[in-house]
Amino acid sequence: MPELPEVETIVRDLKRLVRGATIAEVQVVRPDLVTLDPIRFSEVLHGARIDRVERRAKNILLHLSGTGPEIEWLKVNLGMTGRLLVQGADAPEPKHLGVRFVLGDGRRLLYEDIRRFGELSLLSADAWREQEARLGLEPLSDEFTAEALLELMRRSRSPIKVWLMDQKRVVGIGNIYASEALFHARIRPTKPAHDLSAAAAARLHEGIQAVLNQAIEFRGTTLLDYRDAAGERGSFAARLCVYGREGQPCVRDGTPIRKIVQAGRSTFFCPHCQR
DNA sequence: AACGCGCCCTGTCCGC
DNA sequence: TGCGGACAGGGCGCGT
Repeated sequence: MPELPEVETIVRDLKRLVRGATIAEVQVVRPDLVTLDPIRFSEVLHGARIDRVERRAKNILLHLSGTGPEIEWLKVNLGMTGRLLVQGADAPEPKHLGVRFVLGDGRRLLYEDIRRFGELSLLSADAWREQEARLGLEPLSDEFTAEALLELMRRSRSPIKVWLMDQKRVVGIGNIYASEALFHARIRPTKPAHDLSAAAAARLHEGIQAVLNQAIEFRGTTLLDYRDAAGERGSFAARLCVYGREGQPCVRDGTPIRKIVQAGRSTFFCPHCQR
C-alpha cells in the first residue's frame, strides 16, 4: 500500500498532531499486529511521551521517552492496508481497529489495518540500529546520487523494476512508483539492472526523485485504502502516467500501455517510449 | 549471495 | 444472485 510519499505524508501529519503528546492508555485489539506480548506492549507504552516522529524507508518511527532504558522506538510498518489516524474522543472508530492509543488530552491515535500485513514493534536503540543498517539509501537524501545508483545497479542482474522495489538497495519505492519512475526515465522495466548506462542511471535518478516529490506534494496516491492521519485521501492517483492504465494511451505518444507480471507483481509501461 | 516464489489476510471485482 | 478465482500499495522465510 503505502510507499514513501504516503508514509512521508502521515509522518508530517503526526509531527503536527502528536509530537509531545503523552500516551495515557493502550488497548491492543488485534494481538497479531504487535511484536510483543500485548499486555507488555500496553504496559511499556503507558505514560510514555512521543517526543519525535520520523520516517525511514516505509517505516513510521515514534521516538519515546518514559518507557525505561530498554525501549526507545515504536516502529510502525503499514503493510498494504495499514492506517494511523488521529481522532477526537467521540469520533466513530474504524471497522478494522488494531490498536488504540488514548492520548493525554483525550484524543485517540488509532492503528487500523484491513489485511493485517502491518506491524507495530517496540525496539531498543540497538535493535533499531541493527534493522536500519540493513536498509538501502533514502532516495530523497544527498547520498542518493546518479553515480551511487549506477554503482549499486552494476551488482545485480535483476530486472530494473524488481530491483527498484528491493529495500536493501534504495528504499521507499513500491509497485506504483517503480512503474512511474521507469516511465519518466523511458526505461523498459524488464531491463537487467546492470545493463543500464550512466545516462539511463541519470534519467532514472531524476525520475525517482521527481515522481516521489510530486506524489508527496499531492499527499500520496489513494487507489482504495490509503488515508493520511486525518483520514483524507491523497490526490496523486489522477497524475499517474502508467500504473493501472493498461490499454489506455501513453501520455507521451498515444501507444496503449501494457501490463506484465514481474516477480508476482503487475508492471505497467509504454512499449514504444520505454526501451 | 542473489533471486523467485508462496504466503500472511480481507475485500472487491469479474466471468460464468 | 451466487460462487470461484484473480488481484490489491509490503515484506518475510524458504528453496535453489
